[in-house]
Amino acid sequence: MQDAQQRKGEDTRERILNAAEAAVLKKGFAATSIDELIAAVGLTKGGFFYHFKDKGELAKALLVRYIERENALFDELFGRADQLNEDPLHGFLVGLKMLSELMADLPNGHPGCLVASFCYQDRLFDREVRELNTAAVLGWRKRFRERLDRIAARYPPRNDVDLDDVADMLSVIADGGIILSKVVKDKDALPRQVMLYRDFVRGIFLGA
Amino acid sequence: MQDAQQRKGEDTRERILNAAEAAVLKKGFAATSIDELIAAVGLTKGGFFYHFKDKGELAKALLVRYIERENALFDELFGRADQLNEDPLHGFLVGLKMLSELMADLPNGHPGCLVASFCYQDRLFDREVRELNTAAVLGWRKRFRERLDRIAARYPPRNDVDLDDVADMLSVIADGGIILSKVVKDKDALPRQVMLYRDFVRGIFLGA
DNA sequence: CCGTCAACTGTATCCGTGGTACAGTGTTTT
DNA sequence: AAAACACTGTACCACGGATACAGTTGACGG
Repeated sequence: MQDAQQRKGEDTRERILNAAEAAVLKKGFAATSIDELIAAVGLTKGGFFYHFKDKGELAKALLVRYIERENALFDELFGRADQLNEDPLHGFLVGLKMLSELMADLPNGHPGCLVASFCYQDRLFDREVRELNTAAVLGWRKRFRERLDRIAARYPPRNDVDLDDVADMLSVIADGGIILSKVVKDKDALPRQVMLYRDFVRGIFLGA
Repeated sequence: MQDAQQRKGEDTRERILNAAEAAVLKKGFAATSIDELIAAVGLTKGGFFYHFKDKGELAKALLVRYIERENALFDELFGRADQLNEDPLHGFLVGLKMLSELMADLPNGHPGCLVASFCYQDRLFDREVRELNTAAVLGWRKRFRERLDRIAARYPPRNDVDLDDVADMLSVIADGGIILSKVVKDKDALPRQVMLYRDFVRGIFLGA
């Protein structure tokens, strides 16, 4: 196989995706022109369409890559927190602290969530993209619900809370916190909201 | 003055704004064409530009109207909750319950938040529109912070929480909850998140 | 009943750009 | 040398934003 060529192709594709993701999060998908992307990457229109058969394919590729990265991040981060801590509750709390710190360390604040961006423009996309979006959020629910179940087995929670809702709340805080941070131009607002969520979770299981 | 004519003009303007708001929340601002708006309202292009000198003015009018309505809603809702309850904490908790129920009663779920939509497309707009957006969120912070201060005067809160953050959290939960509801296609997810926020607030002041 | 003003319609027109198609080219690998 | 990949270059169209402006309708005020 043509290693060097393929690597170059993959690299170009990645650079298109990088430019596209940044532009989409600032202006939305419809307002992101192919012209500006190829100008940023140094490519011709034909080159773009060699990688993506149309703009819809670009949208799909953007979202797939974004979701994979988020999942990898959660795997890595909460996996590390688990290793540091045997207790599931404290492992989760440590993970949330790390998540908050990770967000605080972004020099220009969080760039934005593609799931949220696509949600507010979902009529631009086909069924497949919308289903990808739905599946991603349901995946996060499942992921964190499993953690919460493990915690609940050891720390009986207040019986009036639905753990699916608590699991969803992390996505809610993240998406809402990103919007808050962007709109009020305070990059630390997001990590502080994550810490509030952490307080809430602690309160549910420790009754504090 | 020509009452009937002016009323007709205002009515047309409102209908343009209604059509535009619905379209913007589904497809984004850039993808919302003037052609589709005038088709929906039954107008010609000349008629549109009679009301708005360009598309930017439409954006501004949309956001101004949206923010005014939200503020009016909060005034009405929490004002009513205050009248029913002398205690500031219970007044707030009743207001949050009412907010949750109001959202649950929307037959097709929440249509979306323009502030969030504009946030994810803010490079399309001029400084004025972006500042309107920022001011709106800061206004909500101030509004709820004042309530929280009144509550804190009677119920000493846990000393490790910042009340600005708790005030912001309502916007966060609302925006994040709307996205959650839309993406997972469960209109009740949003009101349930609002109830979780209510639990959190209760816990802060009552230590439950 | 006349004049005026608001609220349009209708028509024409310009320009930029998103999106598509496809033939050809250079470079690398086998 | 041929095949495969990663493009370039060019040509093209439809659509949408924006402008301009003359004409029309209907309500109102004097």
